[in-house]
Amino acid sequence: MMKGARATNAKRRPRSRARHSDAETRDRLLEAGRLLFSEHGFAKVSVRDICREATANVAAVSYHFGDKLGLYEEVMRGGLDMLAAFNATMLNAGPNASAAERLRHYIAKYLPRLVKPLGDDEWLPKLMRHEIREPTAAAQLVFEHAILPRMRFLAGVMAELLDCDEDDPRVGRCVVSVQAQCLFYLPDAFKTAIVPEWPPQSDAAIAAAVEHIVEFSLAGIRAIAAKKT
Amino acid sequence: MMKGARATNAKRRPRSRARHSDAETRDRLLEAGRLLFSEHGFAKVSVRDICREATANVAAVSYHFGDKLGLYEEVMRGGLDMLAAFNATMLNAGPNASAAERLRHYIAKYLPRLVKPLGDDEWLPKLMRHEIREPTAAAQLVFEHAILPRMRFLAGVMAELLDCDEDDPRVGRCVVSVQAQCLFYLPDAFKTAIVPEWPPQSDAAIAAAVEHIVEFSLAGIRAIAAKKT
DNA sequence: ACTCGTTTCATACACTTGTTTGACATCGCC
DNA sequence: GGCGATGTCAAACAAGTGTATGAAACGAGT
Repeated sequence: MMKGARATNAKRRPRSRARHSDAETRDRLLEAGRLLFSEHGFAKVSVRDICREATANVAAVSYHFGDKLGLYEEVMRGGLDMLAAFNATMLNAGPNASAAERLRHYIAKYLPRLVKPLGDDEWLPKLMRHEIREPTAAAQLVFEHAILPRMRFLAGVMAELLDCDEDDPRVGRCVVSVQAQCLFYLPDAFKTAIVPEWPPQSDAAIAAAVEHIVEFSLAGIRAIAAKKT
Repeated sequence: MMKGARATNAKRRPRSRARHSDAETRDRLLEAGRLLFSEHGFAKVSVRDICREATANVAAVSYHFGDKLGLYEEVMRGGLDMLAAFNATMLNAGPNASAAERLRHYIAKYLPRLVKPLGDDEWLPKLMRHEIREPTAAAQLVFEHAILPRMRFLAGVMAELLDCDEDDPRVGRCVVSVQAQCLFYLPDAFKTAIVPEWPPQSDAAIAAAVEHIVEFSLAGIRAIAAKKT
């Protein structure tokens, strides 16, 4: 009767540490959740799958996290700071970079990240992609930590290139134009089912795509800037 | 014992027509399938949902179509020719239209179609959007009848604007750049969960988006054409 | 040693899923 | 009228889902 209260109870681990030689059940569940949720998404993973992977009892999820969604949110929360590191390298082109250079740097870092298959340890990006395709309650976290910083970064670049304020409507549309071109290269069940060689995998093809998007977009932005409206 | 054979049996309706005053069960199932599949997608609709909507027995789907997927494919097949009509108006800008005019016409027709909510009778486009998000075996049909003609059309436009052959690698990349910008305006569970006002709904905003994509893309294409590679 | 709070366990609950079964109804046709 | 093919029906099946239960095991504190 005190089990379900575990999730809502504030103080829960005051003592009794390291009784097992291996990791505690709670940690094993989190690790199994990271692995399976990132691989198949929230809906397609059952509580029993997770408990089997974690060699834990089916009731363990309910006991330690309240319910399946509680475990999922805990998994997602546990890795949001990893995003800051990557965003930092992608959004920082160096101290004296011009707006055009910052845009090129962004695309050159972002596109390979989208195209190249993710490693087994990169569970957080995998999880985010599932979240984008079928959002759960955790979608807000993904947006705030991953999407919003990039949008702000691009908005700054665009405002400089357009020589206008950041809330000029043209800024948002240019951000969309660049972001949309990049995201089209994200592997996608439909596209790869139809065109198996999508997205291009070779480094040469990826580099060509980067170069294309940069040239295409810079020219587009200049044209929009010239329109003045 | 002859029931399941219904799906694989070639000749199935040689006689016994119009015994009911209302539509036959088979047709009611197809209509319910159109309605529910287009609204919620294949996976999220149960056989019982369909049979309740069609006021038919749960066994009716198995009897008439073999299984749930058989009904789904029959539903999809029954409307693929509707696509030809819309593609015709979207891909035909008039006899003497220049390449730039054809591109503008395409975007101006396509984007509102993506943004504006679909009517209750437009079940086929709804169904296609579900198919794109989580493809089933019918994805190939969607691609051939809906996507491929548009890609070919855009490739022709690009080849003319770039003044090159259609299998020039720049053609494909420009097609992607234009198509990606348009598709970003497709309503999306994640985007609307995060930015409720996405995509823009007012006619003015849509017109501005169309204008933006046209200007942005034409300038981009010109820049790519100038690069010669 | 004996509690007592914490954790694990096998098991059960209540529900949904797609599909099948065998009895029953209905019709055209000889 | 009776035959046989064609549909329809309530009910059941087998497998899955998330979650709850109550009894055990366990380790630390007194």
